[in-house]
Amino acid sequence: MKIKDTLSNLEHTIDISNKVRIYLCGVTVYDDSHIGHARTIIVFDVLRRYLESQGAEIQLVQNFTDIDDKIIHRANAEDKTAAQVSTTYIENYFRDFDNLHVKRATDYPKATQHIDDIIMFIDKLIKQEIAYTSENGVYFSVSKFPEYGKLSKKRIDQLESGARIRVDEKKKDPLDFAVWKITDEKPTWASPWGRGRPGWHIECSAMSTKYLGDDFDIHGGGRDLIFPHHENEIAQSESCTRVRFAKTWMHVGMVTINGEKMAKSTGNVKSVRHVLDDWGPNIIRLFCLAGHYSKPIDYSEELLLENLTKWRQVETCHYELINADGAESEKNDTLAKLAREFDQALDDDFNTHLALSSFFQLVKETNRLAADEKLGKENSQAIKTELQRMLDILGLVVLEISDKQRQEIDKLVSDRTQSRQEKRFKDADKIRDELYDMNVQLVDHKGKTIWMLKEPIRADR
RNA sequence: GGUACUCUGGCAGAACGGUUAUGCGUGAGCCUGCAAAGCUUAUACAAGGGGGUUCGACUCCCUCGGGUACCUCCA
Repeated sequence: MKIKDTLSNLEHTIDISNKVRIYLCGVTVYDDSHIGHARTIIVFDVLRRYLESQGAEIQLVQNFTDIDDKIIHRANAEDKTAAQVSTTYIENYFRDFDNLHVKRATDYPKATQHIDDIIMFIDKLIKQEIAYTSENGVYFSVSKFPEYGKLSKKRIDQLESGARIRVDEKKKDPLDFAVWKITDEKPTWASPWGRGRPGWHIECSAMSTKYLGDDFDIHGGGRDLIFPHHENEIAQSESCTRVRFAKTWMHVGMVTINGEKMAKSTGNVKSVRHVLDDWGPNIIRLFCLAGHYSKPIDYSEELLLENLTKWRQVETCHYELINADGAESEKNDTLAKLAREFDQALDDDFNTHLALSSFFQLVKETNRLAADEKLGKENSQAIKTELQRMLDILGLVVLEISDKQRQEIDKLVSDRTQSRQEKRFKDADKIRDELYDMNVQLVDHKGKTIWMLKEPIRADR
């Protein structure tokens, strides 16, 4: 598989013969996650599922930033401790992302549980004179890392002209950034330089190295992290270890609303919980995978609605396959071709849009065979296997049905069929309405009626 | 101001130096007791503007313009 690396702008081949080590910058837990977070995390979830389907072993590490100014502010505002705030939003994170069918990462390290590692890391930087102490903290000296700016393609002199210099900070250079902040504001931890807390970027340097080694395969996150976060991580890690930090950098485009970045400051945030209530996990996942991961994607009801239509087709396909008993169509190689195209699309810089187009072609083709009464048992078994493989990679899940529900529905459906045969159409339609209210869609074929249990989507009218 | 990305049909959105992308939508039809769902078929012949390279460019180069992001916390 090839991924376009942000740093070199070249396509890198991901070696899956050894364990693939991935570090994903997760969220700062001071509030509920929004759909922008969801996109990044879903992209990496599908990436991971795809690589696993190709036989790769994956180690996916995703951090929680559980100490920072915003968390402290929220804690103060709500008269809680920072730990209470972060714990709450970590719980909410798992609630939301489990509901989105995101597979759990291998590890979810937290900054506050790696203070020792962070201190050791800073200590190394100081010993090498790459970081220096001042009265209010420890700073990384950007001038000691000549390659600073290589990820974000910025030049130090250009940055300096635009840099904001805070009066209260005792930096040698305005570009220097804090790796340790000395402060009395709780919570604080003891360090050789005084009580305080770590800077933001240092946790990812310390934790990624600890969990994945000095040099790992993929480092990812949202595009907005390229500068300064990932730039600073590179500076810290490469200064410290003297080896290349991550082999491949992969950045996910922003979710926008009316073309503007979704952000707390502009108030155009759609929380995962809220969107999940209206649309459910499958439609959100389809929406997040609709464009190339590196490009922005605009959130709109219209686009979600389009994906609802598509999802209904997938559900139809699923039930047509279950009920397949038509004449066997002659063998053709469409199935193998679409499966191959699906994989090729993902192989080529993770082109989920193209992969989805193969996926939907398979769905359409199957529904067409069903409509022509040409979907036989043997054929449908092969399609079912392939369709399920794709669904698993995409993390899409058709609504499960219990035996009790099934019996209940079967009963009503056969009552309706009886009524129709006796031309008691009013009775038949009454049952149909009843089923409709149970989210059961009837599909009247020529000789038989099949039904499907649709995922209830609140936004569906 | 600097840097990066981006500009494709009503909408979403790819690939590719020469082939219908695909999907949604829309029109018509099939099926049906009527619907729904599904299917069939038609429809977009598109490439921000202007130059250039080429036998041929949406695809490469130049230029002008629009948009977004980052340059401060940010997925």
